[in-house]
Amino acid sequence: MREVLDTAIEVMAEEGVAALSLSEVARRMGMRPPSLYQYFPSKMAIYDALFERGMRQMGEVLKPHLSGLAEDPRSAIAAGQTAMISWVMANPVLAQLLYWRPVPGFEPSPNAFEPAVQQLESLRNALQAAVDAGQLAPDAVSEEGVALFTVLFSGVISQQLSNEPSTSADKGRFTRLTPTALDMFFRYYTPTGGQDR
Amino acid sequence: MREVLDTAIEVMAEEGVAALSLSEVARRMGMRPPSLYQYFPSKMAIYDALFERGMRQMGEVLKPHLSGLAEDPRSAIAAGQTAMISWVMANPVLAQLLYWRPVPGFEPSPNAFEPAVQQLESLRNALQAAVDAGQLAPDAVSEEGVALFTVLFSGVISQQLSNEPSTSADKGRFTRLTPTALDMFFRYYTPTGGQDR
DNA sequence: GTCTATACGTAGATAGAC
DNA sequence: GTCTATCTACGTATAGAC
Repeated sequence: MREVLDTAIEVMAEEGVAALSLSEVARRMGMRPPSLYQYFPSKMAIYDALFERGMRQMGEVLKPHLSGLAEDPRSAIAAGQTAMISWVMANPVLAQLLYWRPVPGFEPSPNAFEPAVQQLESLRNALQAAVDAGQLAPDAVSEEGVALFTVLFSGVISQQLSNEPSTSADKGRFTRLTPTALDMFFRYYTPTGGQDR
Repeated sequence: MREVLDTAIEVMAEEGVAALSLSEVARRMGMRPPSLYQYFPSKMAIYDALFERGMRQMGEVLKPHLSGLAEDPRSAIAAGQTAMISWVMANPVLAQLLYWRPVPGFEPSPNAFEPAVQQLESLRNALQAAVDAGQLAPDAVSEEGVALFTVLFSGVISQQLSNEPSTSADKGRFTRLTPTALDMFFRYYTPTGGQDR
């Protein structure tokens, strides 16, 4: 199953995300197309497995930075976002699957989508930690604040993927704006000067 | 040609942007597929024409708001962005073509892309007007400032299109953030308190 | 677990008649 | 300008043998 998914990513990288073909995957694996049905019941199931893999990998990338939340939330958030953006540019195919809707008829199953829900929860926690540390105003964890945060990073990713898909995160015209975007967010939700205690 | 493009949009709306089929278009027009080749030399040419149409429509949407730049640039920019976002949600299919890369192998021709260049120029002019009016710091028209602005709005659009594709602009969870996003941008580039004269 | 054979459907594009 | 006929190619998926 691993090899099928790896090969599928390879094919998508060359032909386009929506142009994945099971026959081509089988060809590259030295098999016949019907054999793939031993591992996945349909093409959509492969997309779904790829979606889930992408989400899980993003989760893994984020995880090591969560521990830093206790000490300096803002730095931890920055580090986490930077790491995620790096992953995106190293895995543009999976990123397209996660951030866009490139495949007609494909919608991730609830199962594949679950890690995404957890990540949103992590984000909320992270922002809350920053609020508690006095680095952000309480509004930052409102529905609006969280949505605004996701807008910023989905914007960076979308612009980079559509305008310069084949760059590394540190060189991309848009991915390099990650720290600036973060700065903008933190300034917008600057805590009011009022005393905490 | 108009009818071909209209029908193509219809098909894409139902089957997905990447699943456009000339046969289906011909079928709906009561024609045979070869007849379409009288109007467009290939499928990619149709995508290209659609891309150009989308870009031009966006330009038209923006145009009436450019005149307001002389008086109150910030309001004009806000009105223009709001109008564009409305257009996007009313034309999600074309928007996907403009903002994402959903079609394997399709890249807009320089000709189709030209209106996009003009729009970036308009944006630059608009931001410059706001700087001149003392509503924005000069940095806002730097490469970084302009890119950051596009990131904000491509983020709103991407999040909305992938999470709630079938909503109107005034109801979308993300499109409703348009004014807030603008506010964030303007605050980030607040002119320094120094005297102008 | 992999295969052959096959059903079944689709597509984009061209040649050449009318 | 539209058609028929055709080329050429590809795809997903299933049945059933080994």
